[in-house]
Amino acid sequence: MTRRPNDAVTLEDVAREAGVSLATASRAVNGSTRKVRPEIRERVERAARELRYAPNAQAQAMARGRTTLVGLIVQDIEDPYFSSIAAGVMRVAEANRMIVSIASTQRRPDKEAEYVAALRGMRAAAIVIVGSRTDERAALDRLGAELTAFERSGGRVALVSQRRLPVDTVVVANRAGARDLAAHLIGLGYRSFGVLAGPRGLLTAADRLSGFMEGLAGEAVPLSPDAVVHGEFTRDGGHAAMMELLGRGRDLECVFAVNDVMAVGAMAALRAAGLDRSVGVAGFDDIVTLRDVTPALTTVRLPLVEIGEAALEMVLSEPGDGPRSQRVRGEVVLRESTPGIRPR
Amino acid sequence: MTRRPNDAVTLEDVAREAGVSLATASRAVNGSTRKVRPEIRERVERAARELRYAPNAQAQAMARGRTTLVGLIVQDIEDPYFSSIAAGVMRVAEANRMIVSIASTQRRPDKEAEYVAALRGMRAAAIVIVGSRTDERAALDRLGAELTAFERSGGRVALVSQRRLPVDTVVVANRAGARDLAAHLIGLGYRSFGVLAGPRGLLTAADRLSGFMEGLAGEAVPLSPDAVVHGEFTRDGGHAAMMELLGRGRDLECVFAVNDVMAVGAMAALRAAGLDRSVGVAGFDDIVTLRDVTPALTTVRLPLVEIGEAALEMVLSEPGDGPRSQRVRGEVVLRESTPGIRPR
DNA sequence: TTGAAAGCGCTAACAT
DNA sequence: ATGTTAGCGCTTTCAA
Repeated sequence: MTRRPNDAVTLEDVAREAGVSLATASRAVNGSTRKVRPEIRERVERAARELRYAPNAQAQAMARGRTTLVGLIVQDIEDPYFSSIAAGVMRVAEANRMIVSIASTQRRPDKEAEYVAALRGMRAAAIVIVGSRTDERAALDRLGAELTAFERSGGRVALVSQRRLPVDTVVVANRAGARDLAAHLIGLGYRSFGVLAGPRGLLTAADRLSGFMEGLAGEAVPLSPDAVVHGEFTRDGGHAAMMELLGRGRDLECVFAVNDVMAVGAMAALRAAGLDRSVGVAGFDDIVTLRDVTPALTTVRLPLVEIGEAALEMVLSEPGDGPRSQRVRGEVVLRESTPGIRPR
Repeated sequence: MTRRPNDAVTLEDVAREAGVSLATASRAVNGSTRKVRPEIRERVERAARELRYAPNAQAQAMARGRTTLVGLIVQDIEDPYFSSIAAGVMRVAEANRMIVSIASTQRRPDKEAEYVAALRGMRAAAIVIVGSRTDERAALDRLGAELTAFERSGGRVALVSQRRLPVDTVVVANRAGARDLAAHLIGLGYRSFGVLAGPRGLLTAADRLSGFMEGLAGEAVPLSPDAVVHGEFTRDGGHAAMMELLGRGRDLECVFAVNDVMAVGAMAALRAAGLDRSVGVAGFDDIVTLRDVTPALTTVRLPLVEIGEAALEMVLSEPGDGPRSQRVRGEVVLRESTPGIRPR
């Protein structure tokens, strides 16, 4: 945690070693294109190499007034949804020779603003926030204020979510995806559904729920409020919600879990109850690691890595006049977990 | 990517607003404990709040000669093995109010040294490297040299792997875990094994393979070289290796894949071949997201989050006289994927 | 207790 | 083409 500020090779050491001025050394090592005689340049480069010189990024940042740092804020890096998006962000960052700094909010909305403040202090060039989906007014306001301050100081911001704040956004078509899914499931013959709806107040979950309900309504398939159970956005949350739903003694043909991770928990619960073959299960996201569960999970595929890439690309591109948004649609993937019901 | 260096509230703005000197403002806002009159302190704090002042971390780092940044180098953040360890690192970082910057090497060993150099430039306080498991001499040497330079400039380093370099290390007992696993499988009655061995040159994989072989040898169970197939450390790698193994026409009772992700690919291949019920499958890691595959996977559980925590804790603690190491053992978990064979 | 001023390592005018 | 030097925003002696 502490470090001795002594040693650490500086540009001055390099300049001295190469027998040139500080400015020349700077130009040769970090500066713009040729303005320095090749032989000198080489001498400096050799000195730098020999001394294992690494430019002090803080000093460069101060002098240049700009950073090479990208901040990424996710809810939980251990959740494959976020780690895939993070992979996309990191890929683009690397291509642009930028460093990415990740913060995990552990699903606590108030943490987001805190991290933005920290990144603002670090003079990050850009911030990407994934999953700012709360409906807590206070947290959202504070986040908005921090983001404004960040942008005012020259930083750029992109959100991955629905549009909630006036900044660049990659909008995930959760509602449309869930709507399509509902239509497909009805096409398979299912008529009586249950929904494992994720936590209240999480907008991603809410959008998927309401999209699914719209889809059902569009085909005049009823959904009793009693058939909707809220739960954590995790495997265990899905398991618990499924148990609760089963406990309500409803006649179920198919269950929609608002994400794959919950769906897997639900499948485990159904299996334990001996119902895994009689009740269909569908999820959302198409998490890569979960593509091999059996029966294979019907879901809505989201191009998560591409979403991450798109977010950082948007934020690194020339700013638009106002906040822009880019819409990403999901694609329904039918698999064995919803074999369908023969028309009776 | 570019940013206007203008605006952005500075400490000077705060000082002016509060009508005090720069030094006083510094002491009041960021400095050590009380040395400033309460009423003044409050005035400064209020000014800071109103202006939404966020201290420039680069400037602080320069002035203080030390950073609050932790670098984390992993092979692939999308792989749950790494994202779980990352979660552990981030948890400890947050507890110590440190920022973590993640780099993904995409499994290219030469990238590691490059990232260390970058982190050295950023004057990171500490670096944690997970999965530096190559046996490429050149890459390892270059990494060692970079790490030495980093430590010389006051940084601290921890590795998660076996001891390869003279730095603090969290040693994962891959060999012992695989050995235990072999013994357990033999206890279940299996006698003819296949191994999906991961890429050549990846030491984690090599250790698990040799540990497993030791375990078999200990019980005098033979393993033909022909029954060992190398493949990528991924789901598809496991799938391909399993296909290859099946193609060799051996009589298999049980397959050990050197990690869970490969094991899942192998199970898919077996299922497609109609052999999923006749051939046992075991993995390694006990990846959380994979705990619900069916049949449930026999594996060696590794406390991944704790490993990440341990690594950062070690590196943030007072340095020892020399490189320290902390050993983490895995625990065999038998599940349905290896039902065993009745003694004949 | 508070203020003035000297750096921290580097870049970018401005001179030469 | 190269060198000199004034900052970048902050911390921290050293004086007052």
